[in-house]
Amino acid sequence: MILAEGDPADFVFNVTAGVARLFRILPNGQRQILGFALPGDFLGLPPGDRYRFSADAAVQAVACRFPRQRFITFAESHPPFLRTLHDAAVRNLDLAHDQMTQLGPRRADAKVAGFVLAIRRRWIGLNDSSTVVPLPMRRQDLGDYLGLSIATVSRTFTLLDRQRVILIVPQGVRILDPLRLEQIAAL
Amino acid sequence: MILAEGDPADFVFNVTAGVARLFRILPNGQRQILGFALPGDFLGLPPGDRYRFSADAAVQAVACRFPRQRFITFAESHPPFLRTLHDAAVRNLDLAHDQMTQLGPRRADAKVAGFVLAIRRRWIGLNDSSTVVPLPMRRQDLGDYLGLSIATVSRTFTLLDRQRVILIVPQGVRILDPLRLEQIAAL
DNA sequence: CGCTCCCTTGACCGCTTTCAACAATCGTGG
DNA sequence: CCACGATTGTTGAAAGCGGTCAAGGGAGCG
Repeated sequence: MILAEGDPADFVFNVTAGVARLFRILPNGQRQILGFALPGDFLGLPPGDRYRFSADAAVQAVACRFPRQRFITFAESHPPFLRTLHDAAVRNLDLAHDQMTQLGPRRADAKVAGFVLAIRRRWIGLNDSSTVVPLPMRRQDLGDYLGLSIATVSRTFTLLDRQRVILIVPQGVRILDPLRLEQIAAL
Repeated sequence: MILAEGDPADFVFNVTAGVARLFRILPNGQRQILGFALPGDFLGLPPGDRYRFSADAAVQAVACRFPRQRFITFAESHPPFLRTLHDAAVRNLDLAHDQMTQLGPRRADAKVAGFVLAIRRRWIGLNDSSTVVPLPMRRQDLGDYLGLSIATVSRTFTLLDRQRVILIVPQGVRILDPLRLEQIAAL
């Protein structure tokens, strides 16, 4: 566990390795994953003085921890860094909007295809290898992220694999037919 | 129309009166409402150089328009203002997370009940009259906001009305059983 | 009065969920 | 290195919920 919803936001984190999952637990016990933090992403800068969501490691991960007040002081005295933080926040807002469009009343295969394409774009910014997309998180995480049951996530991956659109490999997928994947994501 | 998705982001806007509606049109033609901009909110600072969503006036509204480059130059030379922009982005991200929570795989009655309670809180901040909740927007807007079809929205309101949880009145609803409404929203 | 637009309601269909069993993978200890 | 148990992932069958399509009210307005 990196940080918990409701706790005083005394620290700012930066993920340096692995993947963190940002989530809330709903009153009915369901978990909604709000997003994934990849290496380089900052965590723990809520609007108020308490965290608005929880975050933990989805896989083995490493994060740097900064005292909040010192972090803010530093940022305010270094405009280029503040600009970087702002850009990151804007990018995260954009990603949140992307996911809101995914969460709507869309078909399961469109959601999964869209997710694969979206996270590939994020990985490309870090690694490369654009045809093999790492998916280190668990099926349950994908389900809670896309608003699908674990069974449907699994079924959909199997379906896309059988249709030769993707190839399921350990810890990820290889994209075989990018155009078709985009078509499915647009459904 | 204030700005359109895909257009060059040549201007930054600040809503000064009324309410703007942020939305995307999906490839399949569906519209997803991403949120609402209230007076004081900035619009038109996407990660790249093109708008990532469209925005139009939900009601009679007024907005200030700034040339983008000059706006950015000004912000970068005024750290306190940059800090304000960052805070606004963080707040918007938090609001997006709230809506993502509503959009997940929840039942229609839970979504509608949650929406009524959420918008009641916002009205209380302006008017009051906490038992009568104005719903001036169209059913289609509610559907596009909650990820439901217009038919289901209508059906769900009728159902809550028949269960004596709410009473449908012109342009809104009267809450008859607040506790039960909260229970339904938590489902 | 009649038109138009929006909301409501019904019937049916299809996708996703649920429930359950099975397979595979991983970690642990012998 | 293998055996075993626990966890995770896959797959099947059946049921439920919301979507789609379509028809039937109502309210507002000329």
